[in-house]
Amino acid sequence: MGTPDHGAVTLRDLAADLALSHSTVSRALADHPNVKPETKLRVQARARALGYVPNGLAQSMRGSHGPVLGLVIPDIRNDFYATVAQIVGDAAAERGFHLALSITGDDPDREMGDVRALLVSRAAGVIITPTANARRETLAMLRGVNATQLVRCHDGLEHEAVLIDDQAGVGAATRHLVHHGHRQIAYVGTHREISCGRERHDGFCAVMREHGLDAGRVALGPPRPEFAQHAVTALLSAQPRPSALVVGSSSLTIGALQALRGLSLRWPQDISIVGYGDPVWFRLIGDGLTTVQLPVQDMGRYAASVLQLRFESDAQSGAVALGQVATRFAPALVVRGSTAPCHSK
Amino acid sequence: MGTPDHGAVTLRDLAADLALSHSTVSRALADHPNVKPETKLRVQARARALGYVPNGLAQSMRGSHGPVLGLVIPDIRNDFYATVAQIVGDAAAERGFHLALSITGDDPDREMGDVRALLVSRAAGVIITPTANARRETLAMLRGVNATQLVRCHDGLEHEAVLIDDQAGVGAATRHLVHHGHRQIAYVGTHREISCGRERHDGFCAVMREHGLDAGRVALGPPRPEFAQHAVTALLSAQPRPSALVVGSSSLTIGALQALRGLSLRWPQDISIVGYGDPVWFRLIGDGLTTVQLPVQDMGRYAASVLQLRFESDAQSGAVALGQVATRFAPALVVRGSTAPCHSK
DNA sequence: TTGTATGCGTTATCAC
DNA sequence: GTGATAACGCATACAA
Repeated sequence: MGTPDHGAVTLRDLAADLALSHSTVSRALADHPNVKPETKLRVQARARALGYVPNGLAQSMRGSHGPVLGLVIPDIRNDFYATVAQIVGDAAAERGFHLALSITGDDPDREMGDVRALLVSRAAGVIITPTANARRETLAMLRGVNATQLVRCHDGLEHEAVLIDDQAGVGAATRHLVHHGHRQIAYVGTHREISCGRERHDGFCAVMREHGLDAGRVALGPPRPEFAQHAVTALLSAQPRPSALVVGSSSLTIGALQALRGLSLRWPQDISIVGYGDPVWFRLIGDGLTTVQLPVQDMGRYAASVLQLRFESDAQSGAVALGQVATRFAPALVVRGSTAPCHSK
Repeated sequence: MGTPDHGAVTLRDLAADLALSHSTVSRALADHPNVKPETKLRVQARARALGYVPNGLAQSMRGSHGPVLGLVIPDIRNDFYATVAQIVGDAAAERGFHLALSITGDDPDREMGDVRALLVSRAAGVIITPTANARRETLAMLRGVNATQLVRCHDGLEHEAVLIDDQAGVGAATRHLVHHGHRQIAYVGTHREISCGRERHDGFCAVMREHGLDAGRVALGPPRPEFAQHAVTALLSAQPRPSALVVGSSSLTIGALQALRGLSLRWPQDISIVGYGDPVWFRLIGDGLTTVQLPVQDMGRYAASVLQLRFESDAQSGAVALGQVATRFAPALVVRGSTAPCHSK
């Protein structure tokens, strides 16, 4: 009862109702030139009246792909990825595509399942932030797909990568602290299996060594706040306590701040801290958090544009794959109230 | 060159390669009982070898809907909706569905376009937080669709609604302040065209009147931080300045806090404030923000379960529509450090 | 156990 | 300007 189905009224139903052939109806709705303007209007009116909705599955079965743009990310509650989702969603909608969102939680199996689903749905393009230990099968499936890697890039993938200049970002943060007289600086970041974890750590080490400082106060782990909370608590319980902390991940920044609260350390009085990323609330914390701001908008837009989405069944357009084209976007250090000159003796 | 297409290898290609008929191959892959175990293995092995990927569009063209679950929300950077997206995404993936995310930004036209796209894609279900002034066409399209309304419910929609007990939430917040001796309490929330804006405002007014207090210090507007920033700045510039502020929306909470900073008002010393929603960072702001915590997880899970997603082409299952079934979930006031007894004379 | 034929809803290629 | 027909890739009822 009720409505039989979605809009079970098909092109043929319409045609029957109008005593026309389905081809004419099809052309009329597509505004094809070879159809009498009069019939066109008649058909379109009736279509509206009967609530006809074209079946997109049937439509795209003829082309080489469906109207789907896949976005595969680890965490949507992370403001960085949420912003990416928004940008990419806009870009997709503009071109008549769905945004198929997959949230992996950094689980390689979930990632594999979702990528497979994307293939099955014949997604026109995929933007992916690959997990650290992506399954071989995931990589295999991805090759030959119109994809872009987003923040991390995986050795086993040859797709163009849209990256942050992470080394420069963390480097700037570290240098900022050094210039404020800090000598004992700790770093907490994601482990080196993740490409950006590696580079951020390298950025820290490079600047520390460059100034002849000890780059040993480091904790690397998974991109979860809980890790940072524990790690930072440990790092700051050591004697002598570091006078400053660099965080190399937005999710870890939350955990780091929680740790500081737990230890009753005020910033910047007791310790200076530089975060990563820049959700709006970073401005509201204390006198504002000094942080490495990322060009999210630019990255999202660029990643979408790389995919060259079209509805036509042309596709390939080359499938260049000249091995690992990588574009790096420069972050910017924003100095706010969580860092101050070092006043320890 | 490269790979010809996605996995242009079809069932018939496979069949030809194996010198079998496509039906046998189809059955073998579906693990149908009526096929010799030996051939089954042979087929499956070859399928893997050739990188066969079933064409989901063709598959679902036979059923009544595609493997798509639509989520239509105003803002993905809002932690509440981000969490919903995560929950719903999990639920969808478990049942073999895509999450098609649509971010309307509260734009009725965007909403209309996205809903249409969902219809065209024959989405199996839709979870939607309708915009205040949804287009008639949007409402028309939605009727007859397997949908659930999420936080707001629209008069023109008859789908089951999964709501917050907003009146109780804001009521509790207000009462908390009254019990702390506050008399001049201001409220900032979303305008009354939005169902939850209406109820939250009602909740505030009810408690104020119940205590014989003036419920006139109110600003209602669109759910954007900028609005709250301006409105709160205005509300708190009046003399005598209110000693407490209730915020009736998570996005507005951000703007409200920005306003307090702009006015150099400390909380809870200069003013008490109660927020709405509870992203992790509410704990990090000052001594923690007193807030109305929402049962996001439960709501998300319940909304997904209501849709009764199945892959089978049964669908309807009743299409009950007994007019506006609404389930309300109770929020909880979490008292933290942003509220204190009133100490003004 | 396997192969043949048909249909899902479109669009495109032909004739008329 | 319009209508019949084929094709897209898959699943299934039916024949062998």
